Amino acid sequence: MRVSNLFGKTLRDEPAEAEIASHRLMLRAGLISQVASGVYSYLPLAWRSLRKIEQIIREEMDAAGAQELRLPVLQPLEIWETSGRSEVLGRDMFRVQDRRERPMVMAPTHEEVLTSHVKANVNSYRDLPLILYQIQTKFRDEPRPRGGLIRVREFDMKDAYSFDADDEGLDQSYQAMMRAYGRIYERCGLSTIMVEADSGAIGGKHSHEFIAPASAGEDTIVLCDSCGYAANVERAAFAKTATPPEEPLPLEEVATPGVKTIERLASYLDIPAWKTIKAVLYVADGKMVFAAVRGDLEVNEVKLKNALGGAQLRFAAPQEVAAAGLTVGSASPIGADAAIIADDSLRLGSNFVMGSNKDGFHLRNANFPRDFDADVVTDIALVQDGYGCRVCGGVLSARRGIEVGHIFKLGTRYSEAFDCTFPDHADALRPVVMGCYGIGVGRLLAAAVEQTNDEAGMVLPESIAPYKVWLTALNVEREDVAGAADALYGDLVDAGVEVLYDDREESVGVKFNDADLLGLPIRLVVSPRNIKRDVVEARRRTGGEATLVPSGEAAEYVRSLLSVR
RNA sequence: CGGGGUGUGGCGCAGUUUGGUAGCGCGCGUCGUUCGGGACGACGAGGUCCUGGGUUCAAGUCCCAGCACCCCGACCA
Repeated sequence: MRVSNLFGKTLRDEPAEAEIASHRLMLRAGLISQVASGVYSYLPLAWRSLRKIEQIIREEMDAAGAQELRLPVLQPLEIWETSGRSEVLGRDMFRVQDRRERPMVMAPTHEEVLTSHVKANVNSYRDLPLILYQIQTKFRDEPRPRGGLIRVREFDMKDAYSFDADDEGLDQSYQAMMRAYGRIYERCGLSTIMVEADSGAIGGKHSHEFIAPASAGEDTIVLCDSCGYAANVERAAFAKTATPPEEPLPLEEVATPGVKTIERLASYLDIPAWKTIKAVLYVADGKMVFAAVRGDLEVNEVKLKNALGGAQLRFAAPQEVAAAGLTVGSASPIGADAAIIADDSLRLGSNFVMGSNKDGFHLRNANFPRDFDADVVTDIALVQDGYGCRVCGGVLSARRGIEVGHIFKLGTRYSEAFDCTFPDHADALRPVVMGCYGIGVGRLLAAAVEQTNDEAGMVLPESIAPYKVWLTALNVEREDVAGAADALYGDLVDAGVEVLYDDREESVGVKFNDADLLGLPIRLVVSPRNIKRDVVEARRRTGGEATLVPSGEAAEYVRSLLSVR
């Protein structure tokens, strides 16, 4: 491709709306163009990269024994009501009506349709196991799209679904997908960390995310420095420090005028935060929820939500708090008209200070469960950087990253909803055991740009760069230059090398800067200076010295530099 | 949905305070001079100033309503 013909211009100025590197660079280099919030067109350069990523995914999925198929975006709302997810997904789902006013949706994921097909096509244990996948557009009306391709409302996703006869089969399918994911990211030149994750709206009991470490990422994960434990903070378990044992003392009231926060309470009474109980008040499905954690910890809303069985959570409004008989700033679980969810850290201490439901007073020497009961006692605390590892006692450190893949053990949630069963060896009807596995293709590209860019521009990995070589001709208006560059371009094309030929009559600075901006792995320079010596100059985008190669050997030399041809 | 911000040629912005009918840089076109890290000169094209309503002799500017987009939070590949 000649740059003079390429659709998509580079921009000199930084696009104003872009904050993060991948968004800025992809706009500046002419890869993408915005259509609406969270909706982008992929221009030719981006589309080439995306197709390469898709191809790598396809090869690894096929190698893992998965079969590609294609499911529709447009689906009747009905099947989403069958699974109960019409309500779960709510306004995240784009809804449309057909001409007969039949309610339809633009699919945000495909468990429902595929399970219904599997029901019709799997009649025996002999038809299992099965892994099916597609690479296709998903629609999710995200509350807040952000960061260019990081979070969008229309995006391409590879989604795979496994169907097994039992949990052991699911384990094997899950492992196979896990390994395939590792290879996919490696081949794409992306560094990722697999972490334990919460399964969210997709459901299921067990899931892992693949996180590409990057400061622009939306996710926070913790890693153990000694045993390798890795988890999303939404899910991460950690060692809660035990506090010095004490003899339980009688409950008593203590005056705390104007004290509304744990920080103030601790300093007012001159006690450590871990001697207090923190109350955070939420409303879930119209019911008041009293979340209690030890004062030195924070509430993890995802864990709390799971403890409540997946209800929608929001902070309680002051009027609601009052209506439940609670006092803001000094809320007490004793006598509260609320579901009380206690973090298990409350069992690790004694003689706590907590609210009294009386403004200006707290209770001293509160002991759990002596003085109050909880509806649920579980882990609802949020991990923090530096906390201890629950597995080995090492130190957990926090990192930001981009979720580029997520795999789930679904179990029988969907197969039961769709009555997707099969007769086993003993002729007993059993629901198929499912797993599902997703990779966001555009997000993967954005993550790769986030991980590899420098001040001059993108430095895309060779395997997913839109072209391998940027051939630049300086002073193309000179016949000798144009002739030599055209000839080399022809040689490269004949040798099967993907090359972008910058044949524009632009100044050197413009041409070199554009080459750096797009950041193709190899840059070749044909110029009057090089022609005089009958050489071509070759240089890698990742740095190092330029090499002067005899013109006749240039195409072959370039091929030798490429690891993927 | 809550909070913050921005809408002016393709891109980046000024002009809004104090109303008088739109300007700069880049880019674009033609010609000439340049030519190894975003060159220079000359001439030129290109704008419903987000939308609707209002005030006014007159609105990019003031008032009202709405919309879009970005950023921070609650959600996800």
